[in-house]
Amino acid sequence: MWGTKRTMSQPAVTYELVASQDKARRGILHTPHGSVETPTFMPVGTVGSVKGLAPWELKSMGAGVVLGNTYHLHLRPGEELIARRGGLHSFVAWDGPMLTDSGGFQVFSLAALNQITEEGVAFRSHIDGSKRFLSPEESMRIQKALGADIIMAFDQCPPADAERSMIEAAMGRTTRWLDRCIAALDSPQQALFGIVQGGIDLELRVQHIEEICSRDLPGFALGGLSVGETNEAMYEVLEHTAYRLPSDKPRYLMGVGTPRDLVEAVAQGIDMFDCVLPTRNGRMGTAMTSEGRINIKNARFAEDDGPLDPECPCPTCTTFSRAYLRHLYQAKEILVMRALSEHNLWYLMGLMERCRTAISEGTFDQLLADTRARWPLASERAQK
RNA sequence: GGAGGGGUACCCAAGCGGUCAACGGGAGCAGACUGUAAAUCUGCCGUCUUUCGACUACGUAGGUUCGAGUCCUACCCCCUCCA
Repeated sequence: MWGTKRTMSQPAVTYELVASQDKARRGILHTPHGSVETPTFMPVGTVGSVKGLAPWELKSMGAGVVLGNTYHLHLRPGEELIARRGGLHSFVAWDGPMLTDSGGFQVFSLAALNQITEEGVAFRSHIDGSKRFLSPEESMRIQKALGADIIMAFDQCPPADAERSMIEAAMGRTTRWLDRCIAALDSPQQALFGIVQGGIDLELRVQHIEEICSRDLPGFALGGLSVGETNEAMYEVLEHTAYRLPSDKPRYLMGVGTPRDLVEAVAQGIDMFDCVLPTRNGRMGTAMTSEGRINIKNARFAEDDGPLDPECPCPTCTTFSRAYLRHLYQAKEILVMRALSEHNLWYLMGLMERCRTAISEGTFDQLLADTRARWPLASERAQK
């Protein structure tokens, strides 16, 4: 009873700092469904499934938090149906921590299908064309029904090429919507994270951080990045903003990313990431490996008997040859999509683990240098 | 033996006098993918050339025509039906 009471009075999700090196930091994210070591990469399971992978496979690679998406799950199968089955954890058979995105990203990615007003966003369902409406209150209601440990504020995510005036408008709206999310929230076992916008303008970013982080929330995210800007621009934003996020709360960089992006962001003090890249690229035939990016479709792998990544301990790499994986891709066999997706996630899980270890051991700058060498940016490749 | 249909690039296939190096598919080759409308999308795909362009091509050999994958003749193959 005492324990229960104490837990009830604490935020659902807390951050515990374990070690740091310069701005990079190692910690533990405590949630009602278990604790996760950070920095951490969170696989994306938009419609209630990390595409191609079963929960036990995610478990075996050490996945911590898994994502779901408010917009997609609202359209299908509907949050009420999920709630009747005990919530998202129970429905998708993931007993670890979960996070649901608010639908804010769909304001960006489905821009052609929606209309934004102060009240919220009118969507045209991409599934059947029906009219839908998402607002901060509606997003909170849906996310409460889904029951994830971490829920995201409903924000407006403008594209990278948006005009300054539009960025500013999105910032103001995102702040007002955040306050409405806070007001609508009535599930103490869920942790609401605020989202910072501001494009790649450093002043606007800093301004919006001050706005968003003045709210008492258990975690904060940088949104509106990796939406079309250059990597260099994103790094600059991270360098000038990540450290300004509250140090006693988890910092989440949404929608990132590539191995290089992840390590660069860890260097700036980011703790959490999510990205569709490992699974999408896996389905499309590209793999992240210790030798850099590999396109398994390439003819040069037709008779390559070696593993996808010689340094990787994952099931794909310890079981299949490149020649076989390429054959599976050519033959359009679904196994290769699973195998590459699983490998890519293992790669990022391993990368995050190396970050944590390096931070503890004070060797993170070496890892950063190594990552920069292995994963050059397009501009760096062009120079070379 | 008779009647009919057909042979087009790696494969399937359109084409019915010029605008055809030849529509479409497939295969092949390469690229893209960052809070997932994605097992998707883009480019190349006769040879040589970065481009312009040149050359070789529509079963084979002739012919008609200013011009033929497209028309005519012969021949060689394939398929269907009748004997």
